[in-house]
Amino acid sequence: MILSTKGRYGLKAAFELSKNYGFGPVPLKKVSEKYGISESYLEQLFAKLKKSGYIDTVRGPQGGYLLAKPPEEITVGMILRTLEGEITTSDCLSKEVCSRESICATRVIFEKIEKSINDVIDNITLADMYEEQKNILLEGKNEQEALS
Amino acid sequence: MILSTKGRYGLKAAFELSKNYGFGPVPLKKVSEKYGISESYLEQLFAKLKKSGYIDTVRGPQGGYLLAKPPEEITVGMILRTLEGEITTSDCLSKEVCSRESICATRVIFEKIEKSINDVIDNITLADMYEEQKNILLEGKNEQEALS
DNA sequence: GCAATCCCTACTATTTCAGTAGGGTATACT
DNA sequence: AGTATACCCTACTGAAATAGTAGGGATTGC
Repeated sequence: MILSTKGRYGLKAAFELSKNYGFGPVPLKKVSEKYGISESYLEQLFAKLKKSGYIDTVRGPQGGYLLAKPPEEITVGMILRTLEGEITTSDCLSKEVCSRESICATRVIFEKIEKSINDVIDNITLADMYEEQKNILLEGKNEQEALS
Repeated sequence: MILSTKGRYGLKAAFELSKNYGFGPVPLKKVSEKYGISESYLEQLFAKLKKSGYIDTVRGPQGGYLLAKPPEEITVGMILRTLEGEITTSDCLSKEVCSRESICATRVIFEKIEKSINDVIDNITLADMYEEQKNILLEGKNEQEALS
């Protein structure tokens, strides 16, 4: 599996916050219950996202988590990299350990794989996800459930 | 890291065999020394590739490993999947555990990531890698080293 | 003041990774 | 027939990552 639960849960949770963007903070409990994710585990994921500046928090009653920027400015890549680390395929791409880099045919393959992933995740924002979900649901004629 | 040493070593090793395609078997020791990979570890990777039908073996002196098919017929995806397992991003894509599949926005993202990876690895053969390496080296005017 | 909420650190069981170890079997060559 | 070369196979292992759990502490709205 390319992505661990960190990235998968984290993206779902971030998307949840983006749906509530402009309507105040969402408490952790609500998100964890909705997606069936352990509260404490999700808390750790949110802590990382906060540290990276993608979400803010409000403490006390009526508090919770909220996006620190509009959904248009947060990409899937930002979320996944924060939680999963840099998306790499091989040491020799990031570090200078490959002594024969000019002739390494596998290196080219690894670069292509990395590039294809990064092209996807860096060009989809949370706002795009929302739009896409709306479209899917309009087709399915199930808008009620879709935007819940 | 998306790929473990299994996939990375395995692809390098398979490429090595492809360069020798038509010239008889290559002993394990030669490959492991050339790439600095543990002999016993590489042996286990070759065992999997053999089980999948991508390589053959010849025992005894002058024996070794060789591709079971022409390099044109072996894709990077075949090698990587054999060694790393299916390239997936999320449970809900392969199994039927996602109860709300029609409305899951993250599911769409995961599908796109998977597709982009599979598009790359399923459309590059070992023969393509060889061609690419030749081109790189012609540009670098270092053909001698390149095809070694 | 108290309940709801986030904050922070430490612990843990399980699995995967990246090998190591050590024997066994087939076969080309002499 | 013997021997060295090579593949074959299984089991073991230290280290790290995964996917949480546990439990207390600090804010703050009401």
